[in-house]
Amino acid sequence: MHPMKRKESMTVDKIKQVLVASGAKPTAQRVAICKYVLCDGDHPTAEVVKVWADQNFPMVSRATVYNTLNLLVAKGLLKEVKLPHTNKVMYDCNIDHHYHFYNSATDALVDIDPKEVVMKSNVTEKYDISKIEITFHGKQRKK
Amino acid sequence: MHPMKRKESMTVDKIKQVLVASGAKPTAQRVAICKYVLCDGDHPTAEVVKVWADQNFPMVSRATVYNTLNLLVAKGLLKEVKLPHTNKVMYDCNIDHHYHFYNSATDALVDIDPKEVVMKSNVTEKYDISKIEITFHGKQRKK
DNA sequence: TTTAATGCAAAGCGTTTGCACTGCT
DNA sequence: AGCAGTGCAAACGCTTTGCATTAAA
Repeated sequence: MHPMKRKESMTVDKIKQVLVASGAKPTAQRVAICKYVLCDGDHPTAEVVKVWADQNFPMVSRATVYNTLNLLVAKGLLKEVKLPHTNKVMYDCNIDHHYHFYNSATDALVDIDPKEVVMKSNVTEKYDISKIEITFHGKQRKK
Repeated sequence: MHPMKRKESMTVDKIKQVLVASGAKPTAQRVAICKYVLCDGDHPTAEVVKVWADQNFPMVSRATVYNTLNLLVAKGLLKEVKLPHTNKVMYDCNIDHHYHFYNSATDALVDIDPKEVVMKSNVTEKYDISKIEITFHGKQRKK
């Protein structure tokens, strides 16, 4: 079993292209936030994005962090992940269908490729299923 | 496919027994809330429990609703369910392991018997899994 | 110059908490 | 009398919103 591969980093120009292509103005704040959240971040919360921004960008307000994250979600460039152990939304740059493993010992979230999971159910016979969420909770096995 | 069977209703005496057995004083408010949430309620939120209480009991405060729900969860008589479409916690009187189908058209939640789902993954090889959550999202199939 | 994006502070929403009061035993 | 349980209102944590300011085409 191996987690899904990480996104590669993007140049600023590439990020601008992505924003423009999605119909969003590539403002300095948005590009900065995208650099983190679409490439380097690992399921960050809004708070984590804000802390990163404060350390790596002259000025980004809380409102802009939330506005930008919501914008990226609306544009389909980012996915919200809500897990039961916290009220904070986590943001996932992996927009392909996948599942999650939540490591309760480290608070880390790992993407699980659907190929690693075989799921079969007659639930799909009675209902028109649009999405199946699977989250594994646990901790790393001792070696 | 059929949802898991509903809990049967309980007499007030039976509810008192359950509370006492779990080490909680069977106060009037608790018994009333239990009657609803352990028997009649269908994945209610705290708000729904409060509305029901206001209509069926002389006086229950918001604090007592929350206190009682948290108590029942702590005693293992009730399960919290947190789904991504809302921030409100839903309470599930089915404390056996099961999955969920969330009907986005009606906002209803249906328990799914694990027997109805075959799930196999090598995630369990690498990790020490304590819980697997599966939630199907969709709507009722047109007949 | 006109329109969208930003920053700030306040509000919103669900839940929890502090504290005084009530009512069992 | 003692003490857990209750009710009220205020606080809390996270997110959204209103509005004045700024910056970009």
